[in-house]
Amino acid sequence: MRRSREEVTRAHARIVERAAVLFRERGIDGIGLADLMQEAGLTHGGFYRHFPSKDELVAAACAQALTESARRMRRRAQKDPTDPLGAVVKGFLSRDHVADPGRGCAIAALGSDIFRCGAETRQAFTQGVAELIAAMAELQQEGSARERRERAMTTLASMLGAVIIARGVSDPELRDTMLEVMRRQLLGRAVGARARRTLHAR
Amino acid sequence: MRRSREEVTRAHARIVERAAVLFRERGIDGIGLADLMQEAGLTHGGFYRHFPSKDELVAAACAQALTESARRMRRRAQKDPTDPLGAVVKGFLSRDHVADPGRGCAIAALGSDIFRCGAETRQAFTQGVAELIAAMAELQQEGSARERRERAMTTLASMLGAVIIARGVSDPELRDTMLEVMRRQLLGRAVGARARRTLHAR
DNA sequence: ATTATCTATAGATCTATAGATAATGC
DNA sequence: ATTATCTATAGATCTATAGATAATGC
Repeated sequence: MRRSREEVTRAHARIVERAAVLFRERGIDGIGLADLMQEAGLTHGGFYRHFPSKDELVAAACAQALTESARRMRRRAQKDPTDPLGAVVKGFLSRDHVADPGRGCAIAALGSDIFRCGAETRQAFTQGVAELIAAMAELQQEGSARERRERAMTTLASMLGAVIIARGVSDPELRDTMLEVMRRQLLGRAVGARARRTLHAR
Repeated sequence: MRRSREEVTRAHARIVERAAVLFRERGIDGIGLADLMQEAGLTHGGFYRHFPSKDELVAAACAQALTESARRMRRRAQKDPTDPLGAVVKGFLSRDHVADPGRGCAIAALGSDIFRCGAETRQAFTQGVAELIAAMAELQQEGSARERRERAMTTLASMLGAVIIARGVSDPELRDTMLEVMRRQLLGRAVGARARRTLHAR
């Protein structure tokens, strides 16, 4: 039953990857280790060769999901060099994102459970949030480094709140309005002070 | 063992009240019916005379917590008639709120788990969010009813995202910065267009 | 007579561990 | 020889139900 070193590494990666998706979809308490290991193509007994506890896996899965989010943000921004921030905001505040928590932002999918998690997970979360803020700050066009970082923080938090509300409500109209209104607010700001003044002058 | 009608009503209210606090503190899956009923001063066997399932209690507790939040908002606003919106924003984005999920906003404490809940809970959540938006809209000073409602939605979502991030991160500095930056952004807006133009002109 | 609550328990989880197995890697 | 995985299970949950009990309210 023993596997080669390479296979072990792949199995480990597969566990984290599946966990990152399944925790976001079903919640941390919503998927057990037996089902999770089965999804990774193993039996549950083998889990503890890879992680000392479920908590450790939660931390690893959080770190992975958040790093992946930062990477996706940068990828989206590069694909639209004329309006990188707009592309990221539109992607985040899209119906597709709301409909697919498993591959979306981990803060939106797990955010309100993080404060109940252990130290390892909260640290992974903190690190991941910092990465996301940094990725968002790179998209800001105007202002000092500090101003860009602060705008990144408020933009991230705003998008996050909008997705959580949009995802939770059962009324599709309220959901779409939430997304659209937030998109308008953030993109209105994104076009810069000059364009905004022009808009207001109409 | 049977109780008078009045006592039954009080027991029911106590169950919902304790659930509303405990779900926010420990998460919906973080407290079992046995412990919950004990906290309400009953044994777990009696639960099913009050609710057909745990899910139904979750819905009732959500509704209660959100209605209570809307009420608290209105109370806070009335206490500071010169700057009602400012008072609400400062209260929401305070360290006290971040430190006390059990008595705070239910969207912040349970938001990212709601989309995994049953139809009853999601409906209660939707209704509660609508109440909160309405309460926030009352605080907006300028614009049409529609503009006030839309500003209420973005303000609520922004505060929410900030509290979830602030509560999750283990770095106290990042937590405080998140709260402060968002407070400044929302209160900057709250002073109205005239004051903002003045600020920019400096 | 009705019914809110209690005690007790069924049945289904879930995390974690123990010991067996068999392939890798020294 | 080591160790990644497997099967099997311990022990602790958790939701929900069954039947007994005793006080209310007709």
